[in-house]
Amino acid sequence: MTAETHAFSAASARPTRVRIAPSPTGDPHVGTAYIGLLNYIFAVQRGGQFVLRIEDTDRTRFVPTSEAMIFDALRWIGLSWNEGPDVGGPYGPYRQSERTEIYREYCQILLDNGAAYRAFETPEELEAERKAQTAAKQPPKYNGRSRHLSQEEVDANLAAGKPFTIRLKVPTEGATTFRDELRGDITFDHFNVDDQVLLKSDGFPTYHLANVVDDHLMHITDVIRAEEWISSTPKHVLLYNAFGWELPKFWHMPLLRNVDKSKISKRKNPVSLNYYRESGFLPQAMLNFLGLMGGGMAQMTEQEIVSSGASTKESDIFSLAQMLEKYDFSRISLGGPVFDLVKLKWLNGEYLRKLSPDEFLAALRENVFSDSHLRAIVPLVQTRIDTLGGIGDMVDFLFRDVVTPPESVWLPKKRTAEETLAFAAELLAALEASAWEAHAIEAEMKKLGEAQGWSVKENFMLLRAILTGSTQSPPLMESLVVFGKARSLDRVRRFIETQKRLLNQPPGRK
RNA sequence: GUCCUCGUCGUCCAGUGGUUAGGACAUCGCCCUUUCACGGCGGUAACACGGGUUCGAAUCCCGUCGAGGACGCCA
Repeated sequence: MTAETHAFSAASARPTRVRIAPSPTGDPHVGTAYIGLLNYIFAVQRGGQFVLRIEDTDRTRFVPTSEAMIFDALRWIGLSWNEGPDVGGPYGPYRQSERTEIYREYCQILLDNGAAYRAFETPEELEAERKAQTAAKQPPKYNGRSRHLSQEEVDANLAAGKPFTIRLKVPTEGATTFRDELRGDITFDHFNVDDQVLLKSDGFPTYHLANVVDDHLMHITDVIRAEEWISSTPKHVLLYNAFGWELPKFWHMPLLRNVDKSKISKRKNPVSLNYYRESGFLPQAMLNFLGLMGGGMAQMTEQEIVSSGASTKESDIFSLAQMLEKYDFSRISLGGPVFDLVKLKWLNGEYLRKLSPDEFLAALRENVFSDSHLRAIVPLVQTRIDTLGGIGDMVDFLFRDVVTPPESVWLPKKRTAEETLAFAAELLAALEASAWEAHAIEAEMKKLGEAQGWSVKENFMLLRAILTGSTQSPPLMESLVVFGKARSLDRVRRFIETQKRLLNQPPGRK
């Protein structure tokens, strides 16, 4: 199967063009880096082009600072792109929010040729229906009522100014089959494919429409994305067909997993690249680790190891350059790999040990002991220590991988563990939504405390305990800012998850 | 509930009809060492299960079970 795959690729007349399409909804995600790396390798290996496109069509989840962080993080791990919002290119703009006119035009084509229709249900109606279906153990599905509206009814709704969406008219009969380059043919019966919303009532497209239109207009030949997209691929294929466009090849990569095998998520695993950067992981270690996920790198044979003089474990250690040379997409294994922090740390340690002392020093000065970081720490400690050496005691929490406050430290006297954890969860959400600046954080925290009936003292002390592991520390807000948002949030998440686990254990096992 | 995908040590990968099922991380033991780490040596540990096909199945086919994903006016 895989040999054929390559024959097909070679026969393709179009020059290879691939893309990643991150959504600026928060911190740069390890999954984005993973898929980005794969696309990058794919493009370079075939002398093709790698496009970065920003999919910012959901204005409710849009985070203004996110885009720059994504660029920065991807460059940090060593990726670059031929076209994108920041570098330009012949098929721009590369931000979907700047292409809304294009989507509207193409939507009109679909309306005109009968491949789509206007739907007038409100989100509330749809939600209620979904709830009822789920409760009745039925698969949630759009009932297609608007699909059967007469032209007069549609006109009347329009004249009445009713908001509407545009939905894809999926055939009621038959099935769509597409080829996944890693899995072979996959078939979906149309009965199981919903009439997807293509254009939202706010005039913005959904992923499905924007993605297909852009991939076509940007001449994307190979869509390399995560496995979670498999079940929406028939919708995409139907769209390509409705437009009469040539299909790209689809490569669905296995999903990165938490330790419990679920799709990798921030609740169970640090997923922000910022977290890894701030914690002092080296980009080459992160890249190497991602390259290990999915098995596209051929392991060195015993003979190769011997002849290269490498030690056996070095079959797991390789650079981007080596990946470009040896990575083989036909070797990818389809089981979802667990993102194992333990192995990542080992790898990072290997890279640290390989540095010369001067390089190591330089790495320290770029990260944990950078001037900017130390400068930020100065006001936290200067008035609180009487020898310079005291700095270690004062801000040790900034340099620890984990802090584990005992219950006597974090649990307020008048609170139960349950309600404290519930509050911590609220706190996490508030922090997550907050700008990372002392006054903003303080305001958010106070607002939450008032709403939940937590005194400022209880409130702040809890977070202090979680962040520093102690009831005594430099000022909380400033400490949070210096420690960084990604790491602070992760510390809170880890605290909540750990304590929840302990709580659910049978008594006596604590 | 419906559909789709996946299934080799605890974890990441080798293995494509005939192997004592291999390597790495983790773990355990020993060595090195004032300690710790690094390093070296060795050990424990897997083909989900049941049927076929075959002289012979981890490898091919079917079923079962298990895991995951999707089912949003999110991406």
